[in-house]
Amino acid sequence: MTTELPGNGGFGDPAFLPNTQQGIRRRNLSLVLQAITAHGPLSRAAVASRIGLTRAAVSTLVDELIRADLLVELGPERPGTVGRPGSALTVGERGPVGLGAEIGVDHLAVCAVDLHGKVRARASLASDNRGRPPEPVLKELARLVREVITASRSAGLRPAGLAVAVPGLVARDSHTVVRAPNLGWSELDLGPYLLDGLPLSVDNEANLGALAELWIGGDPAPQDFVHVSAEIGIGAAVVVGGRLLRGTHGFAGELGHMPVRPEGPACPCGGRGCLEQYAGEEAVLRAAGLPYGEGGIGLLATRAEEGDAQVRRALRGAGAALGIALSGAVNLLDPQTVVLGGALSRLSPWLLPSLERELARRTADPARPRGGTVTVSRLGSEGPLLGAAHSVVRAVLDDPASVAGAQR
Amino acid sequence: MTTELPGNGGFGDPAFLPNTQQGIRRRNLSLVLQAITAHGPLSRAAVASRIGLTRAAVSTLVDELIRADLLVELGPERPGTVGRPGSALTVGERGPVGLGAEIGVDHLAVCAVDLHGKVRARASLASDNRGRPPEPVLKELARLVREVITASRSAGLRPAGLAVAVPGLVARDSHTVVRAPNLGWSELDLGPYLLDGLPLSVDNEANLGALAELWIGGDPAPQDFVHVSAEIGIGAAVVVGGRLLRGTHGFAGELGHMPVRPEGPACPCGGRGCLEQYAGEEAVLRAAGLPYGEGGIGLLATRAEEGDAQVRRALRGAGAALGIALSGAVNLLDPQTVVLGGALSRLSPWLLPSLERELARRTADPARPRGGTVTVSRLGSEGPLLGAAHSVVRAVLDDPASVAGAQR
DNA sequence: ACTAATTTGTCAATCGGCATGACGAAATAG
DNA sequence: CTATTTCGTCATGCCGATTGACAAATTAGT
Repeated sequence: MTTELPGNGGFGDPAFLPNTQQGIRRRNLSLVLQAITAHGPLSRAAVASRIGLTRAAVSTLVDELIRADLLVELGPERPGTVGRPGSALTVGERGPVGLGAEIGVDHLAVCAVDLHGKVRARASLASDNRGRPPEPVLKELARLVREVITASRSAGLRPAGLAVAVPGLVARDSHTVVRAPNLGWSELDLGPYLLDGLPLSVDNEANLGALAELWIGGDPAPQDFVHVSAEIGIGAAVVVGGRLLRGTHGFAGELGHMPVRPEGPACPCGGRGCLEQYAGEEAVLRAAGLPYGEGGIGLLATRAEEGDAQVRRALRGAGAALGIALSGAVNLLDPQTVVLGGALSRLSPWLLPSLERELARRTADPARPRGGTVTVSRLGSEGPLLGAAHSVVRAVLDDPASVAGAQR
Repeated sequence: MTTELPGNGGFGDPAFLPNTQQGIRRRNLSLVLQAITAHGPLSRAAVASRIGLTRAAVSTLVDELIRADLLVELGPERPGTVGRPGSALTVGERGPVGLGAEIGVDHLAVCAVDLHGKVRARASLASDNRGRPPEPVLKELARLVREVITASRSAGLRPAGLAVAVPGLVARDSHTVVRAPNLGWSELDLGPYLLDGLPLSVDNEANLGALAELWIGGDPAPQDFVHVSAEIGIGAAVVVGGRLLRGTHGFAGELGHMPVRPEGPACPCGGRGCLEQYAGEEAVLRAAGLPYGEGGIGLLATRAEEGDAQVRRALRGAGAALGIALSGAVNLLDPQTVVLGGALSRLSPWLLPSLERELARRTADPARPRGGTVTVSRLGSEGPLLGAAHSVVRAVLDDPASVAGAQR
């Protein structure tokens, strides 16, 4: 039995810390650490004014974080201004790392990310996991995890937890995959395979991809956006105020069944003319005249890059349907931006024009001049893996005391 | 110049309190007060275990709140269990009240609500404000406000702030109405008319109606819902995790331009076949064979109640369109419930059946068994006014120290 | 009825942790 | 070279939560 990741370990609200003396201390440790990770190297004085504490108080907090290998002193800053220069602090390169793992339909991958957000170790393996029984897959994954753990340890890093991205539905706050249609798995508890004494969390890959966008996607990273990916169905993760919206039952983000043409073809969901009927993988492949089956999206991208007119036309149509569906989401949520992530980022050259046209047309209320921008993720298909690793890093940032205590 | 309402005065995030000693104290005062308002009369011990502090600490906090007239001691609780019975605490009836005001197209209203959530004083005035110049309207409103203030004062209550609900767009964190089409107002600062030394806030009536639903709408009140009203256009306020989603530009909640039939009639917004073309006031009146103009929705309700077949058919059609549009929102957000508020609650008997049918049909994914419920607001057209008053009450609950200091 | 057990509210003492004010150190400005 | 500014640290103080004990008020058990 292992403890769950503390704080915002990728799941739900940050742990409720009571306003007791220890709680305050822990929160202040977190504030100091987060200020420094978010806003580059900072002096103690700069941190103090930023989080509203005194320099003296910050000094003791910093001391504690340095002792825990979470911060390092870089030495005096470039002067530039009057007064004694501060001593720059930054997150250590020798502290904890977050482990992220991804179970894809055609590959397995594991990586370790430090507090800087840098990938410090990685391992991956191509393997067709469609319909394969879970046991051998998870044993291979466990092997990769151990590989990355030993690599990290020999570099002086301490793995602080493992988060796994899965192409399917995951029960909240559990290690159980409820349903992963592309893998053919259901009701599977990953705990027994991956719990090596490390805190474990399991989450949907679209969610983790969106969180990656939130944490490392841009500079500055948007805090309110709709992240569209097309891993299973057409998923749209909604991030509001820097928090992922998961929904009451954990099913939020289903864009695939947005009504696009209410009298259109029937959809397995029970509705008619859902987006999935126009922009789903199967529908697009059919419109492109390509076979449905292995490597669908990759094939689409290759053909489109080669200049195949029918494929490009199919993608334009999918983009228009996406634009219609997204206009509803944009009008409802007024996000800062819409991000095309995952495999969609590779298809974006052909999707974007029609998508943006439809979206702009339908969100052009003159009284509500929105910035209506659509951006393409830099992370691409790496998003879920990086998001998983970063979710562990965030847990450390949210409660540094927990790992500091574990180390001592 | 007056200070803005502190904390979550109806706007944005609660004020950032640094984790300094005073900040902690203020947060703890708020925690105690909120625990007691939210969960009925509680003993000090019950509060302590609920918020994670010790009984001794809670005792001093309670003393302070009692001195500030925010809490009163009810005396010993009914025993029922072993051990010494606690002394029940509840919010006082003699403390601060929140003032809410509403500027409707055909009336003005003001009320005072105490920490219990009870309306303690009210005043209203029928007046057709469509296209009337703002000055006389606001002078009348100011008179009503003064009336309610004196009534409150003579009952031993201290008004702690005034919030105004307006049928239009309001600039964030300001007193300025950007655009109120039904009134014919634009770029109007309400501050000069209503600032009597009381903290003032101004907000859109649909937002305040949704917040009312969140704060006093049910037992227990839902924390994640979509609140649909039809005051101006078709507004859908989204509440996520107990917080109103306002959007990057403050324009969130536009449901009227959800695509219902992408090839349908052109909409002034630039799109085609938007919900407003099927369920907007004008469209429904036309389908019902009624004139567009004064008292539209009221007329619809009356005729429907009388059994007018064409009106009922029109409402069924509008309900179906609403259901289609809402299915998109429900699939995207996975809310606990959809609430029909404002004028829609009166029309609900004829809207609901077709609405629920379309909504259920399109959110019936067997892998995602949602509770997909639609409820009708109990508050009806009172929502915005009560929400306004409650937003002031919430500001007090969020930072009791502010009013306690003001009183001393 | 009496005792034991349990829970509450309060008090005095303690302690954790931030604030305060002063200091030396390290830079710039003149 | 001095005055000024800012930084980091230290000793001290103080606020406020914790601790432990106690009387009070109830139930449970004999």
